[in-house]
Amino acid sequence: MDAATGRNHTMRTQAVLRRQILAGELPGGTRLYEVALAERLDVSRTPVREAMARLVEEGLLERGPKGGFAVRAFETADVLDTIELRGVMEGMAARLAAERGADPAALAGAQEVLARLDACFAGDETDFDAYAEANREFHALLARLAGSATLERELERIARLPFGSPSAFLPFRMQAGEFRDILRVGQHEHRMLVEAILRRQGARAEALAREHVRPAQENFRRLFGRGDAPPLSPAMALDPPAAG
Amino acid sequence: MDAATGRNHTMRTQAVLRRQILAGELPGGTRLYEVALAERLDVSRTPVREAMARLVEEGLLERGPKGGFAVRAFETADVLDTIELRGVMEGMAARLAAERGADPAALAGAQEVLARLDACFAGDETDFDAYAEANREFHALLARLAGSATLERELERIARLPFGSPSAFLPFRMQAGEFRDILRVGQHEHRMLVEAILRRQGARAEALAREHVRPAQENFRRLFGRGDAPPLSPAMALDPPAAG
DNA sequence: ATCTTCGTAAATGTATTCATTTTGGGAGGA
DNA sequence: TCCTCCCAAAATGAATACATTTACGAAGAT
Repeated sequence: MDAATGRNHTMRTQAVLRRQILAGELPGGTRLYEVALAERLDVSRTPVREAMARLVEEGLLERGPKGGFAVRAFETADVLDTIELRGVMEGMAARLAAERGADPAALAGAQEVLARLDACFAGDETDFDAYAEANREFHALLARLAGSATLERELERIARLPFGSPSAFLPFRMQAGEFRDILRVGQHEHRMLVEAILRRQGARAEALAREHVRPAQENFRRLFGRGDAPPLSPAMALDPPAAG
Repeated sequence: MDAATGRNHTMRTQAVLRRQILAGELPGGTRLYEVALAERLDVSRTPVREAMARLVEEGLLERGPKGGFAVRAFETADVLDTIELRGVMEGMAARLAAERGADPAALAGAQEVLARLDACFAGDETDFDAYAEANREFHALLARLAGSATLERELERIARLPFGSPSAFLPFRMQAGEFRDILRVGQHEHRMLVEAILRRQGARAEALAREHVRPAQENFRRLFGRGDAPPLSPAMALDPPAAG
């Protein structure tokens, strides 16, 4: 229980387990026993149970039919489909925003984030960290533009799944030069997306949002093998959720 | 704790609370206190906590920022968006099934369910109950046709939200004659959907699945006021989830 | 040899007690 | 009057003891 994350035993346990799951230290299918975990983390069973229940809410664990918890298996195909689903849902958000007319304040916020994203390319060096943060903000704003609490909530949920976050691949960097170009294209799509929403072009906005996730899928394939490789385990400890 | 549902205190508590939430007896925003509930249901705080945690997973409760649970508010707009979201996700499932080629066994199962749905119209009387059950099966199969565990899981989740189920409106019956006709149209859409998947027509399959949820939205508006009425409370006790 | 049965150990379910945090109101002062 | 501080009550967090269920293997019968 090293991590100082969280203010009580439950949250610390939750943080430790989340990190270990996302880092691949606990492979998919691993069953987690309350007593063993409680001893290992030096807390009682109660906060362990509580933490595991919350990790089920996050989608990282699942309950066994007769009690007990197990780490969810995230196979390559699952991850690719998660990214696809994010594209579909963000597409719905963009379409709704265009059709219903987006909240002016939220739109202004989106413009501001766009400017900040541009600033990341200003110098010779690309500021990847700033881009990751602003990118996250942009996608969160997109969810809000639709004015649908349900959609916003479900999108947040998807973003916590492994590689479900819009900025999930930014920590990898790849070849900096090529990567910078990829991000430039992405930023162009951001601008087109906001323009489409402003012009009330629902179908265009939806198509753009869907296409926008393709690089993420491609990056994933490049990093972790093509198609239907075995469950992934290597360093997935990235882009931790905002709160527990 | 009347209900004999479930085999232990946790599941019974969960069932009781779920029923009361869906029935509108606990309006959105109502805070649920562990001690009060434990006394009312004559169990200890432990199973109450556990049951509430599981209801958060189902999406019926939410956690307060500083602990505690509250009933989620389901406004008219939220419900309409939930139905829309189901359409979008089923659209993705149909498209994937068409693009990737659906599992033959699952397709055969779908054909069998289609036949059973037809049978509900055989006599002069429409068998609404049988239709509701078969309809649920059909939509579950649709989720499986896509061959995506992630999508299947998220669709299941949507189906447990209030009015998120494909058969959510069948218990209402409305005017039997008109309703029969609506169902006939729906059944025609089912057939077209399967045909589109068989012919690998992804875009058509997606469009059909999306359109297929419109009657549900319309029914909801007719039953609970148009547009942006206040939170709904009247009898939403219908279509209980399969398991706890 | 294999299948059933039964017992034991392990794991989860529940209750109870104690600890900590949060909340709300009232006393006191500016 | 209003603001602040502080205390008490209430609510959640955590630990522990006990109960029940499940899993697994060994012993015995067929």
